[in-house]
Amino acid sequence: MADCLVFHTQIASIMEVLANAAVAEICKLVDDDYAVFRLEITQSRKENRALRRKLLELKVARERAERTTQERVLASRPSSVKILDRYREMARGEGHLTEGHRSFVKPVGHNTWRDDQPITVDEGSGTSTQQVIIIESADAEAAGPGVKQERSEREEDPWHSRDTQTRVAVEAHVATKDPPTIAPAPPRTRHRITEVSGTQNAVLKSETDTDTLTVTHRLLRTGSDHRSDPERLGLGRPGCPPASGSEYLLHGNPSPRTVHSLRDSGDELAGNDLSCSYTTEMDPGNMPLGLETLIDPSRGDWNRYSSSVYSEGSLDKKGEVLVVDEVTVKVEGDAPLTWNVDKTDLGEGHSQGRDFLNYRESLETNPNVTTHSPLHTVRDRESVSTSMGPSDSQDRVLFDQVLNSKGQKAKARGREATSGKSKEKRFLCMFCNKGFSCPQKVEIHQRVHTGEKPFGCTQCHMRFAEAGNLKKHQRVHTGEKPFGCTQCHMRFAQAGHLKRHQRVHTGDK
DNA sequence: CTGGGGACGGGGCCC
DNA sequence: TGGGCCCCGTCCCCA
Repeated sequence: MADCLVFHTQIASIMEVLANAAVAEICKLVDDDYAVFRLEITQSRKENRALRRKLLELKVARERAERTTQERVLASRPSSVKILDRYREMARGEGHLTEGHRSFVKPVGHNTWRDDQPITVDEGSGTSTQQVIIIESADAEAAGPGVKQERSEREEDPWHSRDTQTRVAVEAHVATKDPPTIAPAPPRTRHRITEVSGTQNAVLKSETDTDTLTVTHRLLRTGSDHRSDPERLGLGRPGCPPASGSEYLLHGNPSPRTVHSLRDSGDELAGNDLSCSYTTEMDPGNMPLGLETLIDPSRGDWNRYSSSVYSEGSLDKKGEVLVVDEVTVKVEGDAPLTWNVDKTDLGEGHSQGRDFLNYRESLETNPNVTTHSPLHTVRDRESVSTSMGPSDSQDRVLFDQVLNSKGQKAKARGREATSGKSKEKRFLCMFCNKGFSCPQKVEIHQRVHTGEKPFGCTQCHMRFAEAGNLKKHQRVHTGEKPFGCTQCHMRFAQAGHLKRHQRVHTGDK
C-alpha cells in the first residue's frame, strides 16, 4: 500500500514536470511567433508611414499645381476683372495702395461689377477653391517641423499669400496704430483654427484618415448645399465630435506630436500585448503609442464653437476672433478691420473711405463696441489670424454698400437713427451707429455691412441675410403666388406687389 | 407695370 | 416681466 502511494506520488511529480516543460515549450513557441509577428507589424507600420508621407507629398504637389492653374486663369482675366480684383484687395486692406490707385474709386451706380464677377460665379457653381481649417498650435516646439513646413508652403503660395499678407498688414497696423492698447497674448498654448479659403467642407484631418473631423463650411458655400443655413450648418455639431488629435499640420511629419489613433495600424496590437511569455513583464516598448496625446473629446470645443458662431449676441458674429476655451477661431470676414486699414491707406482725402466709417468714433460712441468690437478683440489677442477675408461675394456686397449709393443710403439711415435715438433703440450698430430695439435686429442689420448671408437657397445659388427674404425668394422656384388680386386675375408672390398692383385699379399713386 | 431682392419694424411665442 | 428668437408685413429700389 505504501509502495503504491509512493508510486503515485512519483508519477504525479513526473507529470507535473512534464506539464511544466510542455507549457514552457508552448510559451516559447508562442513568444517566438509573436516576436516575428511584432517584427512584421513594425515593418508594416514603417511602410505605412512612408506611404502616407508620399501620399501627402503628392497631395501638396497637386495643390500647388492647381494653384498655379488658378494663377494663370487670374493672369488671363480681362483688365476689368483685374480692376475688380484690385477692389477686393483694397477691401481686404492688403496691397497697400500705390500712387496710381489712390484715386481709384468705384463710380456710384457702377453695377457691372456685380454681374461680371467671375469668382462669384465660380462660387455659385460650387467650384470654389479649397477651404481648410488648420489647427495651429502656438506651441511651436510641440507642433514640430510639420507646422513650419505647412506654413512655408502656404506663404510661398501667392494665391494663399493673401492670408499672410493681410495678416501681416493687420498686425502691423494694429501694432503701429495703437501700440499701448495691445494686450500681450496670453502665454498659454492655444490652437487657432483658420478658415483659409472657400470650398464646401473644411476638413480637419488626423494623420490616420480614420479620424477625420468634417467641419461644415459656413457662409461661403452657395448652391444647393444643405449646409447653408445656420440651422443646418452645425459646425461639427452632432455626429462630428472633435477628432482625437486632429493634426492637419502634421501631414507627413512623424513628429513627437503625432497622434496615433487607436485604430492606427498596429498600435492596438501593440497596446494589447498578446504575449503570454512565461516571464510576464510588460515590455515598455510595447506600450500604446501616443495615447497621452489624445485630446479629450469630452471637451466639446467644437460644439461650443458652433454654438458660439450662431447663438452669439449681436456683435460677436462676424469678422471676429471667437475665443472658445483654448481654441481661438477666426471667422471669415474681417470687414471692420479691413476698413480701418483701408482708411489709413486711403487717407483723409478719400471721401468714400473717410465717410464710410470712422470706426474709432464708433468705438467711442457705441457702448456695445467697447466690449464686442472686433478691433478690440484683435487688440486683446495678439494673434490676428486674418484669413482669406470675406468671400468674393461678400466683398462684392461690401463694396456695393461702401462705395455706391446704396451704401450712402444705409449710412444716411444710420445717421438718422443715431440722431433720433430712443430709449427703445439702445442696441447700436457698430458700423453705422444705427439703433435697434434688440440685439438680433442689430445682428441682422450688421449683415448689411459685413455681407454675411447665412441663408442659402437650396435650389439655386442665392443667399440671403434674412430668413424671411429667403422664404420669399423660394416662391420663385415653387411658383407659389399666394396673393391674388380681387379685381383681376393677377396673382403675386409678394404681398407688397399685390398692394402695389391694386393701385392700378384704385388709381392711387 | 411686374418681378425680385434688400432692409426694417412689429408682434407673437417661449424661457 | 423682459429678453431672445422667429415670422411676417411692409416699403423701397432696381431691372
